[in-house]
Amino acid sequence: MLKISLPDGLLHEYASGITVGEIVRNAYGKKSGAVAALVSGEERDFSYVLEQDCDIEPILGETEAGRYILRHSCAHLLAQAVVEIYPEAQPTIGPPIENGFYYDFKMDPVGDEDLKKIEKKMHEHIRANHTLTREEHDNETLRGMFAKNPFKIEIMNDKIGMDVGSSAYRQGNFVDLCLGPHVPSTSYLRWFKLTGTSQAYWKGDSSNESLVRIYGMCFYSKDELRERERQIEEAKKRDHKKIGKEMELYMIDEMIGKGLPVWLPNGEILKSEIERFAIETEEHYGYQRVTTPVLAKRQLFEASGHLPHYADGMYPPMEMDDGTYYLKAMNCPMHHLVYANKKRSYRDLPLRIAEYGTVYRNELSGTLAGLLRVRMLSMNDAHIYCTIDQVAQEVGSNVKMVQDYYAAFGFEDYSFRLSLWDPERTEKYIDQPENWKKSEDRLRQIMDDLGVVYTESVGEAAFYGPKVDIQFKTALGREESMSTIQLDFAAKERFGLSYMDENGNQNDEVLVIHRAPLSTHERFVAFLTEHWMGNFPTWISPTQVQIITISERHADYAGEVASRLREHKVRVEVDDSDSTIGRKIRTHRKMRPAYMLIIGDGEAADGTVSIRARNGDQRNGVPLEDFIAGVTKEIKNRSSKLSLV
RNA sequence: GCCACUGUGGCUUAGGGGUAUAGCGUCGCCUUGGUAAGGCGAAGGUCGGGGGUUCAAUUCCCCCCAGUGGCUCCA
Repeated sequence: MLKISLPDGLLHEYASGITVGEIVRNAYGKKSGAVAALVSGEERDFSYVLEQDCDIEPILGETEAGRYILRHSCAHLLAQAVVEIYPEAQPTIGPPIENGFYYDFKMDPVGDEDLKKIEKKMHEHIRANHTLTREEHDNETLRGMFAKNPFKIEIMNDKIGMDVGSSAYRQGNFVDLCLGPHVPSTSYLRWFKLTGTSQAYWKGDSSNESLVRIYGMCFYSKDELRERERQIEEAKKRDHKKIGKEMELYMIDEMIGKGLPVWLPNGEILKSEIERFAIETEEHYGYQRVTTPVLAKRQLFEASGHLPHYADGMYPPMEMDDGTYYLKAMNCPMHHLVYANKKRSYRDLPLRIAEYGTVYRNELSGTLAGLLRVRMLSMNDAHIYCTIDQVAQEVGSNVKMVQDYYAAFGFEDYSFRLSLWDPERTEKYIDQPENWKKSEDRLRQIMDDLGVVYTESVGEAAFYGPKVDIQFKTALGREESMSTIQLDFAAKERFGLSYMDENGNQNDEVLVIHRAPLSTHERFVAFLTEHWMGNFPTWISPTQVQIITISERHADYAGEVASRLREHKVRVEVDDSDSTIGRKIRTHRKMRPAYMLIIGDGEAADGTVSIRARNGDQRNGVPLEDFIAGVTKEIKNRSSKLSLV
């Protein structure tokens, strides 16, 4: 007899040879909600045969671990349907991912109509309720089974030893190379939906074969699927492209060019408020501002390494009578020249050079998206020139600056990422392996000392050095980099950066930190808009106060209230038009003013205002002076909460 | 750049081989009003651009352009 320990804490006895599924069904019934189980910590199928004492813990379909199994199995189901409809299609890989799964096939591109057909076929297989059977084979057998699929053979070559063997899962007449675990049968996969297609490359490398990727999602229950669909609908309401249009924050015009947004007056207010905040902050931290040209000669970008390593990211050259010019994709080369413009002493360090301006990057057209990904990047950029001893301090104060900024804007959900180079793709980077190792170790140590939690990611470094990126998720779940702090070990050599040290010796160990704690203004405003759903904190709201009159006879008092507010630099609009109060409120909600002031007979008579909040809450009869004091305080403090109603 | 999809008045949208819906918004008139659609009326569109098929194209086909999702890339 086997001794099986279940989560109830009791020891159960079963005959040897019993399966996991039989135990789960025995202990929890047919409707246990389990899709697989943890057997002494290892994920196993229900069909797993037990021959030793162990712990068993069911993996429920409504848990994250259970959903991963469902998604993985659903990917198999997708592949089964695809190869049945398109016999020439070759399945490659099909993993579960956050919120769903995908499967990549070598096949002709498919469209929406094809997806419907595939979904239909998948439902047929769900109704047929095929069992997913695990088969263990030696390598030779597996190679025979997948002989016609070079991708599977390659996976075996890459991942599995030449003579180890592995497993495959069979459902109906479909079989896939896979480690599992999987749900017991296809009926578990009922609540799925195919969500889209994409082109993808084998192993994610654009020099490899192009594949067709099909995305889907899958849940244990109908309610979960519906809930997810509802979440996606809700997220769409936050989309900065939608709100940006509604609030007239920016426009993109074909005549100007894609990826080249125009900041409309309301967006410009957001942008300049952010910039003003940054200027104040950086004055405090000891930054000096400069302005440099948007273009420069080829020689500069040769020296910086941009042309050898970053040419694809730059706009094509302009031929002039005195040479070839390029639009700048980064400010750093010019700042290096500012540094090198005069002899520097150790007393000058750290030297912090800041610039508010725009750089232009030739981003691939297919990647452009609203303000999130553009070709004109407005930045609050700076470069810090310092000694090795000062690096930790400077990186630390920038990490803090980022955290403080985010707190001020109400951002809480972000993560740090240490972005490293990829030694396999040296052509993308300045190829000095020992310097990479040194600076990556240094940056990692600094982050550890700061006690900041971070992940590491290979191949995400800048071409000149490793960086700390701060990652966000958009409303629709796509991850993007926001702020960045980068370590540059190459600039000193390329631009001959040095300083006189305490002993009067020339020291050329100048390290450069590139940093943009507020991302680009474009991306930052996109996140800000999605985060607040356009309901910005008062201090950055394009319209801070919208005054609405009850009738035309209140226009004079409304005008008086407006000018009193304007005296205090509050951004205020007046609607004294001949329209109903309800209609005016409805109209102005779209622009999301921080506060609406309703003004009628009562207010005009006793010098008060009625304050209406965005959520409809109301405070009536507030003395005008009290409102002015409150709103100016809220603005001055850059408060992220609206507190006057 | 690559794959798929989409493109109809300022905005949201119906339609689909016989030059086109509706709502919001705009304008005018009525209404003088108290908190998310008061009433009536009017203006506004070469159906993204260019070719082709057809007696006839906004609709079908091809090529561009732009947008959306994804891949690659990246702030």
